[in-house]
Amino acid sequence: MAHAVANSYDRLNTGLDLTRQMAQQLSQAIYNGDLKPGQRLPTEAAVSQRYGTSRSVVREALSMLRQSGLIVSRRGSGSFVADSPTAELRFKLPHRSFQAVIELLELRRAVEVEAARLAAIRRTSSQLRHIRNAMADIDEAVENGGTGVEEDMAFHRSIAKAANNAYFTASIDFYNRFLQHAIAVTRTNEAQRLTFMEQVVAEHQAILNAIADGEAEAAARCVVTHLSRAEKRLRQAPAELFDRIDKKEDAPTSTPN
Amino acid sequence: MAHAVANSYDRLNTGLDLTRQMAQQLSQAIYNGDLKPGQRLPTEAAVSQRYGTSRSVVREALSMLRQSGLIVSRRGSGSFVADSPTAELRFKLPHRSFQAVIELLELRRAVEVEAARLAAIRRTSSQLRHIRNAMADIDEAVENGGTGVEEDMAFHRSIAKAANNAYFTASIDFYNRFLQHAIAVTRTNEAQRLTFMEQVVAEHQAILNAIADGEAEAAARCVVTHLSRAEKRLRQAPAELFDRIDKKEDAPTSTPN
DNA sequence: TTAGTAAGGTTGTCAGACATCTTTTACCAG
DNA sequence: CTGGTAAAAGATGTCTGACAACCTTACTAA
Repeated sequence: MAHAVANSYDRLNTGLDLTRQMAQQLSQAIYNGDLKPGQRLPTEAAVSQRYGTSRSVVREALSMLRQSGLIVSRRGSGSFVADSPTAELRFKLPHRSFQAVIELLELRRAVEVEAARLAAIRRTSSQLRHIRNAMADIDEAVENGGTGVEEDMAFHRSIAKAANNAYFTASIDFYNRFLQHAIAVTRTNEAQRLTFMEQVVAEHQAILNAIADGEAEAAARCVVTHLSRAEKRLRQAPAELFDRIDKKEDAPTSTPN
Repeated sequence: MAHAVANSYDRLNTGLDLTRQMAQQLSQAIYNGDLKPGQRLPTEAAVSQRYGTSRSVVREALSMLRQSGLIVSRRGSGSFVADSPTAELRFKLPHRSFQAVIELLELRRAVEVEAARLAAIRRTSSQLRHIRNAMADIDEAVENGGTGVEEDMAFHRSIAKAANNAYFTASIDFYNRFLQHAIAVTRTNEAQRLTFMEQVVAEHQAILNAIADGEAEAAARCVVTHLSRAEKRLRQAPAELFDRIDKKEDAPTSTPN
């Protein structure tokens, strides 16, 4: 049906740039499946005529899709929908915005709670072992004088992996890239370090036990508790630590080893 | 440092497209710090002259950087290096993979449940009104013979917005791009359509009520119910509906010649 | 001083042309 | 008919020039 595609070729009316509108509509058509992986797109001339724009607009729109990995173009041949189309989620973390970190923590909590719930149900024994090891690694790192930040993140990651859903793992990795600094703040808050460490260990242990016992709801509750307290600990961190976070980007971790 | 800039303005010699080379050099200049956040880029004309290419090439290269979130352009003013670092999360949705859709639904459920919980607590009266309107829009769309897919997504989006956390909104928009198709399947499942519609309306109403009443836990439970049932409805959809999704525009399978 | 306005600069869009490469077609030899 | 080769057609990549829409600045006039 030729006009089954018609919905994807609506008028370009809104206030946005023509090129953005076109990129949007084309990517929609790809996500919808109106344009399927491997399929050839209409020629630039055809698209420009259909949308009533110039070829420049089409080319810049295609340039965006190309950059997003949605299409590939071959000179003399045409442009084709990528074999496994990807979508990107992009987060902006405004500089020195404490609020943004808090909001990200909320999102992370949403995902990790569900991940723990699923992990309690679906974990294999091998995955449970990995979680145990990850927890032991934190202690070891701390005893060796490290901050244990990497290991802490790996612990949470191992839980996400035990949920057996690749999207959870990818999401948590994504959040952690932004939150790494924030986690570091909590763990390097010397004033309260020992108190915090004990709390964290206990909370981690509770999560692990719930997952080991296959208690989904308990695991979820434990993660809620853990991450809510993590937020509290973060809020208690001295302001100067945050400053250091925001400008840390110049030198690679001058933290005392 | 001084000649670091010179490196950025080398000849464009390799076999790649001019536009790709230029995009590469410019983004490198940004990562290097030769071009700092907030700084204005040279004008398109200047860049094209400096590199010895046409303005089209420059514009397409900038289009790529724009898509990557590295720069922003303001008409009449210029292009500027973005001031907030961005990270991108890319999901691959394997073609024809029913399993991938299910996994995405799980992730979406995690986020939307928390969004509803927060919305119940933080919503403004204006945002509540938006949610109400969005719900009415679904009915209207259906009565007018539409599927209401767009409106359904808008309803969930309005809830995410009421959570007053931009990352939730962005995430849900992201998931929905992948899931739009799956939602459409449920909504166009003629066999059970009326039954499903009634269920969906009731579930939406329950969510709305909980959010209106400020009952966070109730709102969360309602969303869990709604999305779990949505998954069930999706699983009940006849296989041929999925097939139609996957090969919607696959007409010319007949062997020519 | 301040408001208004004109001038110039910059990105966004359009149109047409040519270069380079790929695919298809047409033709010819076998 | 078949197979191979060359020409033609078609597609993307690049160039050029022009105008539109918008922003910024500077200058003028009250």
